[in-house]
Amino acid sequence: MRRSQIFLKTRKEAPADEKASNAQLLIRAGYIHKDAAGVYALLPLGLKVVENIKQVVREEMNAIGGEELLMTTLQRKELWSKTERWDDKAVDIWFKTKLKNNSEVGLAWSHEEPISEMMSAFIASYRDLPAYVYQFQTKLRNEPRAKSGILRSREFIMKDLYSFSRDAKEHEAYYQRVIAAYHKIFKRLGLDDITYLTFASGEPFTQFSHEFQTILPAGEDVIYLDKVKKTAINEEVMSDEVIKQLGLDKNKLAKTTAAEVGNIFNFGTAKSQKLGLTYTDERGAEKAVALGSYGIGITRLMGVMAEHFADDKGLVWPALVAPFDVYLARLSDKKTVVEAADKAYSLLTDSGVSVLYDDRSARPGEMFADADLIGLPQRVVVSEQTIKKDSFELKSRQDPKVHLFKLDELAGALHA
RNA sequence: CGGGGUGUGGCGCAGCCUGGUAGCGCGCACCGUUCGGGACGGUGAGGUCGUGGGUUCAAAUCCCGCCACCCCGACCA
Repeated sequence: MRRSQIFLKTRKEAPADEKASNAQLLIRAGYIHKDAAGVYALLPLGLKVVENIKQVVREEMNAIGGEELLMTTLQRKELWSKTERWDDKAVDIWFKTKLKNNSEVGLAWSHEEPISEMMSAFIASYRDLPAYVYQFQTKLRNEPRAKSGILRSREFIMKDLYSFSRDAKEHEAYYQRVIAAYHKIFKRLGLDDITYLTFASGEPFTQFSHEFQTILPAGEDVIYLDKVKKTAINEEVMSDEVIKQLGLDKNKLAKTTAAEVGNIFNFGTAKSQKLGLTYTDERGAEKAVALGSYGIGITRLMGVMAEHFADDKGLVWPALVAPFDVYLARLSDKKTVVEAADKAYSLLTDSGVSVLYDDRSARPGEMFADADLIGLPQRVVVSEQTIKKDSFELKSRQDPKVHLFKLDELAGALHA
């Protein structure tokens, strides 16, 4: 994509109405646009990052038998009344509205109830189980206070996976597979060394739920972590008794702030019973389906990564989620330079490298500053200098060293 | 929802205390000089001063209401 064509404009100064570094960086670099408190639009670059994160999550969900679908945003009141979760006293973050005929509908803050009820239309026999479905959907939550940029917003994208199992044993086995899949996801995103499986409140269904907490100064959770055992306890359930129960040593736990990037819940069969989600077993007996729900906040993850993968010059995306592989900076308008840069652009593009080609007539300093701010993994420079050497300059965003390559070596060097 | 702060061209800000024809920087457009880490000079466009009311000859400025945004707290499935 050429810089002269893409819908992108960076800013030198941070917006006054943002303090969170994720929002400052993402707005300055042209990834997101703030529309209201806790309401952000994804610009072309931001959308690419979100799609890249989704793809990693999608691959790991598919690998454990998940099937992708898409639920609706409008939800029926009666459905949520069945589980006593329509009332604002039970769920205080509802956005609610009315149809023209005056009947009430809710805007999706979760899809646990709708998806469970929908599945009851498809699950009748033990032969229909287990079933694993997931989606990437926009959640709307009327947060009393949105904050920390896109770490806590009123409208955000979440991956939610739901498991429907025959019994507790089958459920537990899948639950463990999801934990393993989540570890894989955070490893691929480069966050595994700072992301901990965390014991948190499982009320009212089980004693514990599990969260994946990423160590982050801007996070809003407090956890106590054991670095060796890669396990943590959320402050909300922290006690001597719990430490003992989990086989941890109080003296080895470090108190840290963290951001919740994933969570998994065991609902047991209580919700299934209320929603009529039952099946007939091998002996003809009616049984309630065992339910589990597994979330990953996709846009929050983007915010966490923006905070974590950054330096004083801007973003430093891991290759897997970066909106492009390479920032190609053309430092001059001279014909020879333009021709060489155009050639590099098509060669790289043809070899499968995605390139953001800065073909503007801007000064070098501005291009370098933009390249650093936007944070693509690699930068290629074409200038009169590089042409004199009959080569192209390659530099990693994380490394100040530059390397010279011939055109035919460039694609290979980037793939390496 | 409690406490604190802030709303002035697209962005960042000054002006407000002490009322008197709205200013600076960035960005934008054009001209010239520049050209390897956000250049320089010149010209120009662009503003219901968040909003509603009040005081006054006169309100960005003083008073009252409301709205929005940020931070702290409460909340956070």
